[in-house]
Amino acid sequence: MLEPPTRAPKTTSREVARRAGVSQSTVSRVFSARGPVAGATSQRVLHAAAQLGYQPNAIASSLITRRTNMIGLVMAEISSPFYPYVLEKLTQQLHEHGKRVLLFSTAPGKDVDDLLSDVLSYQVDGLIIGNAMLTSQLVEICTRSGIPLMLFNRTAQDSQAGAVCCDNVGGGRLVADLLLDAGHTRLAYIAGKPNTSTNRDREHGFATRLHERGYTQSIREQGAYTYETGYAAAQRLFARARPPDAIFCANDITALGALDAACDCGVSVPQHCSIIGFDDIPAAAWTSYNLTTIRQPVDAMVELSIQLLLAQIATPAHTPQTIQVPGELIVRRSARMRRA
Amino acid sequence: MLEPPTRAPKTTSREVARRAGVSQSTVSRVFSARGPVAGATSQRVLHAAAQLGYQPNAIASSLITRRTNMIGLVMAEISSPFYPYVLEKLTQQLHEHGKRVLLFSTAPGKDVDDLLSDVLSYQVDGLIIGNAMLTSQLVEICTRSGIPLMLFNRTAQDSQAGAVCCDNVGGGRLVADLLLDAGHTRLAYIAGKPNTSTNRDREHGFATRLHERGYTQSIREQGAYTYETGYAAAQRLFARARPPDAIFCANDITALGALDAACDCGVSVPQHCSIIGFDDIPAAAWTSYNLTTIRQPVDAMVELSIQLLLAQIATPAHTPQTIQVPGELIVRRSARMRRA
DNA sequence: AAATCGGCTGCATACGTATGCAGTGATGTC
DNA sequence: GACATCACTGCATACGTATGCAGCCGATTT
Repeated sequence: MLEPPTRAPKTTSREVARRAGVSQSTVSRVFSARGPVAGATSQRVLHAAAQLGYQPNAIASSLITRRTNMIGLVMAEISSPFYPYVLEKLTQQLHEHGKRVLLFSTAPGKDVDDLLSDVLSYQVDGLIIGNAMLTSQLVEICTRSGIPLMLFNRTAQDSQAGAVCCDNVGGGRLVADLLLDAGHTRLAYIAGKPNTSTNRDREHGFATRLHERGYTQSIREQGAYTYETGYAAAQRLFARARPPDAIFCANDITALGALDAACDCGVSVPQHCSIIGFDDIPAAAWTSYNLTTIRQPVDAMVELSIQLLLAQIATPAHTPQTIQVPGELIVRRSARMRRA
Repeated sequence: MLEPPTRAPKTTSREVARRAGVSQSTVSRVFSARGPVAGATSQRVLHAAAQLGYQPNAIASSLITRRTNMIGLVMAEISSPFYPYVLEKLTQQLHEHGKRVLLFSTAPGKDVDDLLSDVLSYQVDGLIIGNAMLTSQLVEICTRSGIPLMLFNRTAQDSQAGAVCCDNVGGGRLVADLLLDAGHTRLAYIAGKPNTSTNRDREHGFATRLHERGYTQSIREQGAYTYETGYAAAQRLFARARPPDAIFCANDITALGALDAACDCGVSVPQHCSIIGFDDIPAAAWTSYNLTTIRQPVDAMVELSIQLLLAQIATPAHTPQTIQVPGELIVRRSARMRRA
């Protein structure tokens, strides 16, 4: 058995107290800013602390306050283009609210449950689930543990979890109207991963609106929210006897693949085929793509998520809400517009 | 003053102990797998724990073992295209080694120092700094605190910090050879952010090799590791009286901007101008770009970082190393090759 | 002048787990 | 049969901080 490694001994509040000639309680009060401390005393303590290089121990503090100020953040496929910015924004905003981020990344295909006990053992104050698969069991466990749970970009099947997401149904409807108004007649949808609420909602909004306007012939190809699957799905579409003249893609990265497939198949965009995405990732604005898309208001979604989560942490009894934020149509050049 | 929120009371090892008819020590030994426990006893404890929904409290455990199993990860500009995958990989690999990730994102322009006290207060077992600005003061504080420090994709000015990075100098030299061998005569470099070791090294390798081969006329434009700055810098280059016939960009995202600028300026690639990047981000392989680039071996770099960090944690006395990994030339179609 | 009050401080204890030490019983050895 | 050895368990304490309570003192009130 190895010796435990010899770490540099951390200075404790007790040592600071001794040096400053006060009690440990007073040091605690100075650093946690609770309770009254006389100005002179405070100065002495801070001076002694600076000399000793004292850092309050957040772990010890957490143990007794039952607050870690850590938020568990579980995401799958962080490197999928929409999420890095979400992650960055969430991290920074949470930090401004005094919360730290304990990050978990689920392996592809795995759901959150395997990680859950790890997350919970760290006594996080709350939990945000990004685009990770979750089961209803997870929600139940969190509810039982009294840990506020927040779904980002997911709708909640269970009312025990808060949720913030873009109005994906509405976004799908917007796209349906745009394409029909522009006079397109052979519409196609390239789907995202099955069993994701975003794909379900976007497709549902799109299909429903088409149906409402009497259009029932929409084609469908399966994708999986990646460039490669988008490219392949579009290739299949363009190889048809009657290729589509408009494609709605489940997200932007899929649409970028479709755009490149169009280029390689000799289909000019938007003259022969309009292509529309969803998200408005940075690459959508690049001049090679110029993708018309529905922008998710990420900043607003992040702020709402944090507000809701913090509210739940402050008053656990409060029933969590589900909030939808409308998407915004960003017109670029990959889709024909209605003749004015 | 508000009441502290009423959290669901967590079950403790003591309650499990009572229910199983053993002491708290035994419960601890069962869950931490230290010390011998009889099979039957272990079963009783696990059974009682399951009934009560017991989760060991990692915070309490950390306090006494002086090990949090958390690694602080500080990054700037997470959403810059190269880093999301790094972050994902680091998180997953660390998790497999039983370490959790406490994530910090520095605001643009700020250096790490502001976050440092936060990070340290959580008693992280080690610290990985990504593409964040750091000062030598930071290294000193970590050294004094005995916290192993690891730089990712940065070279260490100070030998007290470990570091893993791609051989950026070598990569720059590779590009210089490639462009001269292909017969280019008007070479340009679009720089990344000043004061970053990656930019310094890539530029230095490039310029040095050019000089060694007798070429001294290289042009330079300033960029900042973004699409927009790459686009603008390339525009300036193409507007010159004698525009370059080859551009080496400090990273891929800059090169994508340059490629789009070439397109918009009517410069055909690679016939009139070769463009080369660095990193090999996913978009470099997209058919719209087909970017020739130097691939950073991210997986290997991540694994090395973790190995070095864990080694330092295990034996703090050990002097940390700096490791360089060679980059790999990925030939696509954005650069002319040597006539065979 | 006595009584009241409020600001400030220290004492003691608690948070939930890990671990050194000692004690128990059982087994093996001579 | 005495003794050592071993596996197993409980007792007590420690990790570093937060906080209720009581005590102190100076200032204000009556």
